[in-house]
Amino acid sequence: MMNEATIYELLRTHICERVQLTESEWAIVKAYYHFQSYKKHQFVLQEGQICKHILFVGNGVLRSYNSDEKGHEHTLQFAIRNWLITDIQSLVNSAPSKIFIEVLQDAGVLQIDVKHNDQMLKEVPKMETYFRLLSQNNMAATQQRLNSTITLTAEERYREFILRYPDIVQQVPQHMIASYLGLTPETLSRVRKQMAKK
Amino acid sequence: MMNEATIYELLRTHICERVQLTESEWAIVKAYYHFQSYKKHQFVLQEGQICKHILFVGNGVLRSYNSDEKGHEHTLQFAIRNWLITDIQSLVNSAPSKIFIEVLQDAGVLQIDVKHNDQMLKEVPKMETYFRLLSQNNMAATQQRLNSTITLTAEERYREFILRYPDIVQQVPQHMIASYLGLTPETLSRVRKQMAKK
DNA sequence: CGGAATCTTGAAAGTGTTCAAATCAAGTGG
DNA sequence: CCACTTGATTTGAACACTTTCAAGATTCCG
Repeated sequence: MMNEATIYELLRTHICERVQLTESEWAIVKAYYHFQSYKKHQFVLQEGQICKHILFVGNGVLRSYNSDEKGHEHTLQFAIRNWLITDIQSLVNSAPSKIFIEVLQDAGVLQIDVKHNDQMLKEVPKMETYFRLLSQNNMAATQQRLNSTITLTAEERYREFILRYPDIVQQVPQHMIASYLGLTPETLSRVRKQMAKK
Repeated sequence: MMNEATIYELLRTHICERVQLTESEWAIVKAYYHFQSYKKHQFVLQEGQICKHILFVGNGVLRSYNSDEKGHEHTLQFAIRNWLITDIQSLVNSAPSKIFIEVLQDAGVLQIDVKHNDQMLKEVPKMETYFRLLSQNNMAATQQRLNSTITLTAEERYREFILRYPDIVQQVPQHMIASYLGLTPETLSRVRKQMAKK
């Protein structure tokens, strides 16, 4: 388990890699985020609820997913150290969420409330740039993922996933990775068997 | 063909639906965008070039796509009236683009240069919010599309596309829609035949 | 009109899914 | 510490969907 001060330092680094904050700006920003710990199996957000927070993960593992009419889960994102997670659609539109955010491993996070976030953006406009950059990167990554999904075979996608997110592979169950890649657990199992033979 | 003044009005509306601009702010913003017309078959951006502009489409049709090692094209986006198009990855990182942006039908656009954009964001911070909102919406849409690609059959995806983008269906060749949906042209042709029978 | 691109159609092959069952792993309570 | 329960992974066989390759029909434009 990580201590609070260390997580604040992680956040600070994360922000300052993207925009330059003065000491006093950081002091303001810091005050808006508050520490929260979550236990495995807890839900940070459930379908139907209105998402109110943006989470910055210090330690632990979270994931977001939706559940289709057949009851199949589709993993949207995993979040480990230094990742943000939220339901941006629900957050910006104050609309009922269509997704779940679940804690896979006990986690320590810094979170900020939407209202506080709006307030913070006014006080520290650089944070607007920070969030815009994050959105844009996220967008680029999502497009990349879409492209892989369309272009590559199951095995190629899994290899790409391992290369890109080696830390996540260790920490989450295989069937969730399958659901991230758009495969059935059975298929991923066979793909791995296939790969092991080489 | 649309006249310039009308396109500026479209842009103004597009911005003001998202953030409130005063007259003087709009005057500043307006001055940064300049009108450009493109002919069918022109390339606004080619693979390897560094993307310098953000385009707001007044009329005509554009699309972005990438080309894989087998020479297959994958359509990332279509853009018609009131849409923005650019290569955000290349733009923000000043990196060589991996995509093409092609004009499918003679177009009139308003475009802004990256440097001017940075300048504009400083002068009119509300535009930072505007772009952040656009990024977030775009992200949500891309995630939705990813989800459909993973979850739905070819026919379901095509139906969804028709519902969501009825205007585009009319204006672009079928094989490009196939490449947007991640299908071969043959498959889309068969899907349509199948649907016609009902 | 003629050539090029686009769309359609067919048959065979490939890739991933489904359903069912077996195996394996981890955590719980006695 | 073992037996039991529950969840996760693996395996097999049949099936469904999409692609590939090849060829023919249609449409678009110069």
